[in-house]
Amino acid sequence: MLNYTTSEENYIKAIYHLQKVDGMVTTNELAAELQSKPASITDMMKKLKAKKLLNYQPYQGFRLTADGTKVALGIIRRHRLWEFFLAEKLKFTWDEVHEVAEDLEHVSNKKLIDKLDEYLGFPRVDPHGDPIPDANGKIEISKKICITELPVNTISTVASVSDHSSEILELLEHKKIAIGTKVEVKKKFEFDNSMEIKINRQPAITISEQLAKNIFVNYGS
Amino acid sequence: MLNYTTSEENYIKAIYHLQKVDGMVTTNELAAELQSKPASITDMMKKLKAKKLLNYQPYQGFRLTADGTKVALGIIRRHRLWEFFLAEKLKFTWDEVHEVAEDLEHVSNKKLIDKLDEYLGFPRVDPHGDPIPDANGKIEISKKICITELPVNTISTVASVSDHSSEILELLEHKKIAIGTKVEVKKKFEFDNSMEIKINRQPAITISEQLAKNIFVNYGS
DNA sequence: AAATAAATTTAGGCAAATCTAAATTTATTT
DNA sequence: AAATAAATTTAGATTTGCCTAAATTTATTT
Repeated sequence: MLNYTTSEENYIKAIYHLQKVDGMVTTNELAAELQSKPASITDMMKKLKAKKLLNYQPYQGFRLTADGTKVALGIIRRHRLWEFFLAEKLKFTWDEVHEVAEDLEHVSNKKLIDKLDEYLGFPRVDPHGDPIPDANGKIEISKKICITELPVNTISTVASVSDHSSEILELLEHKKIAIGTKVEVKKKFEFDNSMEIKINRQPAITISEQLAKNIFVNYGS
Repeated sequence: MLNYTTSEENYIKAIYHLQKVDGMVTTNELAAELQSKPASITDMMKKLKAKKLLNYQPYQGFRLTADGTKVALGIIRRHRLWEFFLAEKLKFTWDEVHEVAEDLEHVSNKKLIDKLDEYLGFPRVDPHGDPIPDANGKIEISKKICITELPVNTISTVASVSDHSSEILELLEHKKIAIGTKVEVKKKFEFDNSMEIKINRQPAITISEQLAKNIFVNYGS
């Protein structure tokens, strides 16, 4: 595997994340994501196309090739392993790990990362609940689990709600819980199986067992 | 503390190491150390002088200011803590850690490094026996110990020889042992207190108790 | 003390990564 | 289907870090 500059890696990673939403990524989208200017994007797109990491025709948007996706998954693997290390071993809180991992992810020594993976016990998800690609770039497809199964202090997003009655929707609306909303379980009470959860990083609220049983979240998004 | 580029950090670090030998560092010395050209050195020296990290008068060589030394010790702290981490936690061998640490040392997040230090139990020397500066940049002065006290598999350098007779000099010359030579103890034999040591990473040789007792090495150089 | 050699600096150039402003292409309106 | 707006690309600069080649300064010889 060749080496890429920090700048190239940041572009590749951003394209990978944007691709998941639309199929095609546009110049302006990417400029907004990277907080840079459209002209800079065009420059780099030419370079990445020349390196065969990108399919790109002027004015038509772009997406990663198979090679480009492999590179992206390598960067994401490094990022998420470091996030896990920071949270698990150095006791960083979940909201502090991303920024530090943004720097560490660019140290691309395969042996380092594979040994780190082993040392951490081959974790499957990072502290935000996102899946960690393995040494071959294989990434687990997002699994849905009931929020009652979500480990305490893991961030996830609401994937679906099994009951579709107007009664549950009213309640969800009132509690500001929607598909895609970020949730974090803070406490589970054995007495009545109620739980305290945070919605979009707001102060914790309580939900009943009946409600919790109907909420499914991504475990590995 | 301000941030410096990877390139600036590599210059600062190299000057710090060269300074220990002479007092003043020259352009050619530094170019050789960094495998670059004298003209590049001059360019960077102007930049580091403007940042007040360096005392530099054209044609007169240079040395770090107090500020520059502080920066250097920060880099060396990061480098050696990562080396310790790689050897201790990820089970890298001593000869593999340097290269990887060369990259990791440039991630300069204070909280990361201080938490890493704590996680590792505040180690005082790296796997080569070099001292690790603390969070305030304080570095232990090199202690001399007899090679008989040096732990097995720790790299050190010869600091002095207590006997100055022509007989011992002949023997040292023959075994290629000199001041500054790198040594590593591989085995100690209780029967006659002889030991097997490696000199400059060459195949192990045997030295007698009488010789060993006269060789002093840096422990934390 | 001149002459020569060695070390160092200056001058000018190049590639990467960014930017602004102008030109071009594509999309949207009337 | 023109006209206008939006998105994108091109052209030309700038900064950083590096280089080569020429000029300059310092050190060493004869």
